[in-house]
Formats: sequence, C-alpha cells, structure tokens
Amino acid sequence: MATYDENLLLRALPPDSAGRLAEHLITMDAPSRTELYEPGDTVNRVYFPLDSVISMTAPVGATQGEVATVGQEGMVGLPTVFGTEMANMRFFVQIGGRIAVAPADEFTDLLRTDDALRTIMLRYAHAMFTQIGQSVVCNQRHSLKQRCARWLLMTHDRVPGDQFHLTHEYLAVMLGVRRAGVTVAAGNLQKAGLIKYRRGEITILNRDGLESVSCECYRLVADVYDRLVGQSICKD
Amino acid sequence: MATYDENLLLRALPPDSAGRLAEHLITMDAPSRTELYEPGDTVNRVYFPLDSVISMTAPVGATQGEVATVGQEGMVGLPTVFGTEMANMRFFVQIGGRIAVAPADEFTDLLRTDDALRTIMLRYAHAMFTQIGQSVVCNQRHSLKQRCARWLLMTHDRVPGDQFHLTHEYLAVMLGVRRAGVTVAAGNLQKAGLIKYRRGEITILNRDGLESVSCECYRLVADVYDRLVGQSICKD
DNA sequence: GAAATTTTGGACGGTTCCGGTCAGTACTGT
DNA sequence: ACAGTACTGACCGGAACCGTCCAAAATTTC
Repeated sequence: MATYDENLLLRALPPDSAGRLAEHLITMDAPSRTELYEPGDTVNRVYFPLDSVISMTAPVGATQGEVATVGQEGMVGLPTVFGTEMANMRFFVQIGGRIAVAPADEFTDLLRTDDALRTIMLRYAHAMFTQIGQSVVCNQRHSLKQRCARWLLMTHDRVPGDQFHLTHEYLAVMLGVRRAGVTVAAGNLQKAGLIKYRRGEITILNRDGLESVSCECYRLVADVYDRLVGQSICKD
Repeated sequence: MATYDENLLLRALPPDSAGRLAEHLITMDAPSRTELYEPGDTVNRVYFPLDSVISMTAPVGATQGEVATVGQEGMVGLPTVFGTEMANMRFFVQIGGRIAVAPADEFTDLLRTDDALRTIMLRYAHAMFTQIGQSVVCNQRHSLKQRCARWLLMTHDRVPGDQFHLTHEYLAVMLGVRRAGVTVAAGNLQKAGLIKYRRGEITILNRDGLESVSCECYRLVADVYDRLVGQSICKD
C-alpha cells in the first residue's frame, strides 16, 4: 500500500486510523490551476496535498481574493469535517503536484467512527481558523512588502526544495494587488539578496532574512500549526 | 427553567438537547469591555450571547485588530467544539448585555454524546469560518466607507432595537483605522440619512440604504448564516 | 531565425488613508 | 456654575497604494 506520510495530517494519524483511511485514498497528479470546487459546489471529495499547494479564495465582485493556502500541513474539505455538504469558497491548485484524494462519503463514515481521525481533523480546523483570522488583520495593517515575504515563506514551507514556479502576475492576484506593485516589492527582496527570480522561477535564498522582513503573522500562525498539528511545518 | 431562545443556536436545538444544555447554563450580565479570554488562555467556559455583541480580535504588534463579531446568531468557545483547550484569539464584550454561559467541561461531555448539539455547533463553525474568510478579502479591497456600513449592519442585526452605544473612537479600533477616518465615513452616512449619531449613540435609520452602500460581503455572509444556522440573522 | 507571447521594469498622475494636531461642542461630577 | 472629560469636526503634509500605460528582455512558436 502507498504511503501518504508526506502529508502532516496523515502522518499524525495512529497506524490503524491511517490504514483505514488509506484504503480510500488515491494519489492524483494535479497541474497548476486545476479547479477543486467553488462556492455552491457539493464537496464530494477531500484532498490531502502531498507536495502541491492549494489556494482558497473568496469572491470579491467579479474577481477572487486569496484567503488561505493549504499544503502538506493540511487538507481541503473542511465542510465535510463540519458535517456540511456545500463549499463556500473556491479551491484550486496553485502550485502543481501530487494530492491524496478520498471520497467525502467514505471520509464522513470514518469521521463518525474513528475518534483519532476526528480529533486530528478538528485540531486542524482550529489551526486553519487561526490562520484565516490572522490574515484578516494582516491584510489590513501590513505592507505589501511584508505580506509578500510572508506569502513566499508560507509557500516555501509547502513545496519540496527552495524553488517554485510563480510569476509576479500570479503573486499579484494572490495578494490582491497590482502586478506592478509586486514587481517593486519582489525587486526589493531580490536586491536585499533574500530571493532570486527569473521569468517565473522563484528561489528562496535566505529564509531568516525573509522572515525578518515579513510581518509577525508568519511566525504566529506557524507556531499555532506546530502546536495543533504536532509537528513543525516550517522548513529547516 | 429559564429560556435561552434569544440565541439562535440554542433556539435551533431540538427540545431535549436544549433541555440538557440548559441545565448547565446560567445567564450573566456583561458590561462593555468585559474580557472573556485571550490567546494562551484555557477556554473553560462557552458563551452564548443573548443580546450582547462580542468581538474577536487578533494581535497586530502591540495592538489588536478585529477579526469577527459574535452575537445572538452564534457562540464563543469554538476551541471547545474543536476539542482543543487553548484560545488563539482575544474575546471581549463589545456591546454590553446578557450572555448564557456554560462550563467547557460539561459542554464537551454533551458534545460527545449529543449528535444534534454537535451537528449544530459544527454547522456554526462552518458559517463562522466563511465569515472570517470573507473578511480577509473585505479588509483588503473594500473602502473604509463600505466596511463601516457593513460593520454597522452586522451590529444592528445583533442588538435589540435600532440604537446602540458606539463612539467613532471605538469603531475606529474595530475597523483598524484612525478615528478621524471614521468621523469622515460616518459623517457621509449621516449626511445621506442612513444613520444618525450623537455622542456615542448610533441609530440606524435606513437599513436598505446602508446595505447598498456596504460591500457585498454583508449579504454574502448573512446568507451563509441563514443557510447554516437555519434562520435569518438579519433584522426585518 | 522571425514573429508572437510571456515576463519584468519603469513611469505618470490620482486616490485613499495615515499620523499628527487643534478646536469646538456636549455631557459629567462636584 | 465651573472645571473636567468625552466626543466630534476639520486640517496639514506624506505614504502606500492604485489604474494605466509604454518598453525591454527572455522565451516559445512557426
């Protein structure tokens, strides 16, 4: 049987819980921009990213704004954990990679009978809750440069290696700002030697430096995940 | 036995669930600024506002930023629902009033054994989750005037009558902006005949007008609550 | 290897909101 | 009645963005 240990939630499960869940999991390869679901859709699958990054967005007029990202530290399908069927947010693959997928029905059955699984999923819900809450104030008070650094750190934590594909344009959409604004902010980070980029390929050069430029929201949220998921979600 | 029907979550419970919970509830009268708990505190009570409004805030440097408000449509103590003990946010009474309170331990026991209670609390968690997610993008994209109108509408939904106590200064803290900024925005709303205020007493004159000035986040979130809590949380 | 496309850099004025400050106007307590 | 304390209104220059454009450079397509 395949192992899904790359995902921290699945890794945190006791062996028998993990085994029962694994019977329903399959691994899929999802390219960037794959749509998982959007507001109004029925949540009929739950997703556990292995080395991909998924973005959760909310509608703003005709456009979308990013609310949170999910990677190997989490899962997509909280409505199922909450016992509801309809998604209120849009989820799509931000950085392509592998995802472990299970049908929502089977997952619901397991949640009902497996205390350990339910406990871990609810703890994750609390962590996610905290992350989003912090983002509410982050978007309000922190500068583009700080949020840009925070976003890069969070993404770095969720992908293998120090490099990933991301254009200024794409990052601008995620941060809800102009592309030109990202070019300036990212240019500053590059000048400071913290990152390096070239036509959509971003490399993180100095995590600590990046963290000192970013707002405290990064560490605050990372610590909550560490505590609730029980493992460090940060790189290094 | 006292009735706690003013709270929509408690009202949504089937009679026997409501009865079991009511045995552990007492009503307290909480003046404005009463602290419920803050990050790091153990959540040893859960709170169901009856006619008060509670504010949830996250730390931003040395200050606080509002993340969400909770009134008769909800409850404070989601960590307990999530099976965790520690609060990650600060909660305090924004607009004084009565609150039904139960010990977290007893509530946890009931959650374990009472399916209906658990179902309703988790549905509420999903609604709250959506509200906060929407606020992430709202704070980023919508103008002070729009957010001001939204905040007034949400508060109006949660208090009895059309008037409540709120100074510009206090509202500015909630919105995370300068007091002077609120004075301008609120002045506009007053000139337009939507609200009326005088030394800390705000009266809502025209809900529909206020809603057309506010961003769509108000309606979006209100509709989610209606669907998940099963009753309209809006006035009129 | 020429043409089209994607990605990045840079500039323009304009808007919103900031930080700070000062003044006026209503309530409050004694 | 008076002093003190809220509360609101208004002003200033400045910062951080915006929307919009143009241009250069790297990459892909044909």
